[in-house]
Amino acid sequence: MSSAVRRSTILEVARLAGASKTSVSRYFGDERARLSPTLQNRIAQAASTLDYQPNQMARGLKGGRSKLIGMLVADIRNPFSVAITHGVEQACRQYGYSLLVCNTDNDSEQERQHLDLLGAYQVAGLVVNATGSPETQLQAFISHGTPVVLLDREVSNVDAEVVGLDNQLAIDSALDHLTTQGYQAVLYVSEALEQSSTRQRRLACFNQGAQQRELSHTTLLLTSDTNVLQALSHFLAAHPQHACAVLCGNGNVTLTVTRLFQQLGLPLGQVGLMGIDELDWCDLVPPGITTLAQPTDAIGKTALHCLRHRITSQTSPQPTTLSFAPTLIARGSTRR
Amino acid sequence: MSSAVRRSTILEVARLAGASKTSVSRYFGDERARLSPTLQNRIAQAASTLDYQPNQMARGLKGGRSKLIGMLVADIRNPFSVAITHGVEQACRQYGYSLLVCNTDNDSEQERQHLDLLGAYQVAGLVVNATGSPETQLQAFISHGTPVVLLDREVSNVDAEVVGLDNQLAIDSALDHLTTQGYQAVLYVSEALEQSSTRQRRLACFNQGAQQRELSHTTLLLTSDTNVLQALSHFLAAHPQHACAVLCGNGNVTLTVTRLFQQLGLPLGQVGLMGIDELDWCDLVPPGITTLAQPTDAIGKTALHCLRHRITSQTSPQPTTLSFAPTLIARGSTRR
DNA sequence: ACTCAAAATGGAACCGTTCCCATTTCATGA
DNA sequence: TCATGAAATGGGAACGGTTCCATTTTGAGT
Repeated sequence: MSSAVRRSTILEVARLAGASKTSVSRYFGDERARLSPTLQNRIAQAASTLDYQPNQMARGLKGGRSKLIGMLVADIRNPFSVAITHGVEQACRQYGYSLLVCNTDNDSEQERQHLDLLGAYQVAGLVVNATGSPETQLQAFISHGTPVVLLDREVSNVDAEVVGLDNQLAIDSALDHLTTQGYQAVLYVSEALEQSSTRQRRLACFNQGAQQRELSHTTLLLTSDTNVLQALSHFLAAHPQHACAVLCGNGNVTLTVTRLFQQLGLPLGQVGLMGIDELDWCDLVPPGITTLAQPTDAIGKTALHCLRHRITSQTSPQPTTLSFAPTLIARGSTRR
Repeated sequence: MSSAVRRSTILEVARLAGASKTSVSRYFGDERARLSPTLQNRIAQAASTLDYQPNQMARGLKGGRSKLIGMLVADIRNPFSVAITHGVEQACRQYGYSLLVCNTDNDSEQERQHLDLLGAYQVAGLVVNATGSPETQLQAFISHGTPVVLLDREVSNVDAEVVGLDNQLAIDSALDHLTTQGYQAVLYVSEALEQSSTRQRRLACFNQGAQQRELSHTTLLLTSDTNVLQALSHFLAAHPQHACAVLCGNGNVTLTVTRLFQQLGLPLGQVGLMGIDELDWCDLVPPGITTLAQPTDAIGKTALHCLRHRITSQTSPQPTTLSFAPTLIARGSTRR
């Protein structure tokens, strides 16, 4: 069957209103003020009886640019990413944009494909939480006049703002907290470094910060084949006379390590545990897990504000880094 | 500055390849086979030197339909929704569609706006996890020839498949498990019913199932002003001589109730706790929380398969309900 | 060599907008 | 009353593809 009722077009509205398509176009564009009140009424009337809505495809075609914002997310199942996406989405709505969310599942090939697609849709701007190093593609967008904002992870050679956590500050706060609580040896656990500038940065800051504070410190990288359990035991065994703590580089790591603590029967607090990224359940695992919460909403919104600014005032890119401070949420896991 | 390099068009490729637009169009459409190998090569060559990519906006305009799938999500911060979105997204990629994700934050007004927008983008299909009852709008899509699939929540008077959990089965499994474990009085906790057919269904099934099994049972609705803590205490106090358990209608509820258990210092297991929806942390809160996991990936993919089927073979809608069985993950919270 | 259908290719109209110009309407001051 | 410029309105050419149909090329059969 499929009745396939056609959508009404600008021309039909124009006819019904006894006006020209130009006027109707003006009415729905941002030149409504130029129309006489009489005409405005007629058009409004006609449009509503025909249930008219401008076709965005046609608009995008003519204008060379859609009202679409593309967003590339490395891992949509990560609560942190979701929280940020939520912020971006809200800001989009506020400005009349729609958000095309693309998840790359941490796969550069998917990332490449998605970027191609977003290009084909003439997105007005791009918010990128990069997986690999899509420098070339991103730079192509920029030279086509499509502004780009980087989220959390930076990409070298791309003229774009980077919006994210102040990693230096975060690591410093974490180390300060841990030392204050009397921990003397710290293990930093991170996921694989290659894909993410943030992970590299945090690790570097950790090493430097721990050294400055004269802490015994080690680092551990999670990969599919690392025996995390063994590594953790080693670390503890190596510091029998110290108060030990583990610092987790992000939410995923916190989850993994918490499981590990339970497997090993380690008493939280006696062995310290602290993570970057606040999660729903951090207050549920007794005695609570200390975290550094990121202001996800603010980060997301700021990213879009930057983008929007670039879109409207076609200013030349002057890459800045916008860093946000984390909030320490102290709980039992760092109380001895 | 803004160099604003133009994207190359089909005409430029045609010229460079010494071919007609038509041929180039065929090459990038699905009629490549009609072209001689020679021509195919010339076009491929030209396209790659010009870095050409078909403009989806233009395509959508002429064809009357884009390669976009719209997805409406009631609450993107809900891990369950995210998991399903992930499944839908993967399936989209497989079929060459892109996903326009719209989050309604459980607000019917936002839902309305988003639906308007999706219409304007001529989406090829719609996956809807409804918030209110956007019957009219959805039916409009369908009569315009845009297929719709409902996710988890059904909407009355809409000719569309509903893909989701088999709620009857889920509730039955839960009650069976609880009785098997020796619980005699069960409290069912749910979020507000109005917005979600699923919540209503589960509640109804619970009442019926509990009655059949001759269990003492009560239900509790979470709203902003319910004093959950008090309600829970009441329930327990009312059954001093029974083994009591709480069944949570979804993941959010499980989170709330778990917090409550901790506040009241209730020993998990002695007072049973069980939830629909598996969450990251359910094995972390000792002794683990028993859940019914939904096959989120399968649900998401199936939803898109349905849609795809409708899109290609413009068959008349014959609304079905596709229900998936949950998986019981038994943990300590239901062991006395 | 010649016919004729099938295969390969191209021309041009059209999709629903926007936007540049041209035209009409209107109030204003001389 | 009339010129005059501003305000309001409309006509029509793009935008970058797809697709119908016409034309040219090809190769098999006689």
